[in-house]
Amino acid sequence: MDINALREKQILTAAEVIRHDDVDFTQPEIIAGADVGFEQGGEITRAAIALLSYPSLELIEYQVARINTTMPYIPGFLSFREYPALLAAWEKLTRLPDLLFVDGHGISHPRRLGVASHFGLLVDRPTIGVAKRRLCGRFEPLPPDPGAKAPLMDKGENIGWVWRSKLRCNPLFISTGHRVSMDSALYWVQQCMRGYRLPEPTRWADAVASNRTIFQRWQQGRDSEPDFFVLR
DNA sequence: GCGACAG
DNA sequence: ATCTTGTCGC
Repeated sequence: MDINALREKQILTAAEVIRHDDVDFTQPEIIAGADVGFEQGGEITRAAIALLSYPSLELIEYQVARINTTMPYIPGFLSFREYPALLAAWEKLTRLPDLLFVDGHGISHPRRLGVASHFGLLVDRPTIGVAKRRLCGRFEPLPPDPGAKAPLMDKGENIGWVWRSKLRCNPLFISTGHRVSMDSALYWVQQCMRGYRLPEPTRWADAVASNRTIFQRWQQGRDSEPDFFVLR
């Protein structure tokens, strides 16, 4: 792989990213979350996409894809490592979401093409980048208050938001992926919060990808009588 | 040259 | 990201 060629490709591709609200999702019906993980020491890349109804935010479908890893992790080039698996999971979906939250950055990237933007372009859907750590840019220290927000700035440009979604938790880095404005990106993430650090679509994608207990319970509830599964 | 560096 | 137990705090 030629990193310099990929860098040039990113610069050209970034010019195609749409940073405003291109479609009207006043009343989205389905919002999805996408997450990627690795198995066998990184040999296998596993992508999970979870579809949630909106505004009830209930899991209605999920798809998982496992493929051989094609590239190592290189900061700034994450999308080339993750998009093949994401595309495989995407193609398994029986219906498509109106909006997709991708783990990682959108335009808050050195060349403005994080995985959320790159994948959004590939599938031509509105996407939002929801990252847990900073990749580039600077921001003022955040007050401890939940809801505290600061602009993420890079080279004089506001490339995203640093937002404390929950008290005593590290902030989230939210940015435009594709076909969504910066303000809408933050707005929709906020609409999908249910008391945890991560928005529900992202949380479910993570739960599915990592087979967490919350997802296992959901699976059991599917082929059993829901009424007999009153946990807690 | 040195440090930073999504997942 | 992943490998992993106990543990600190709400």
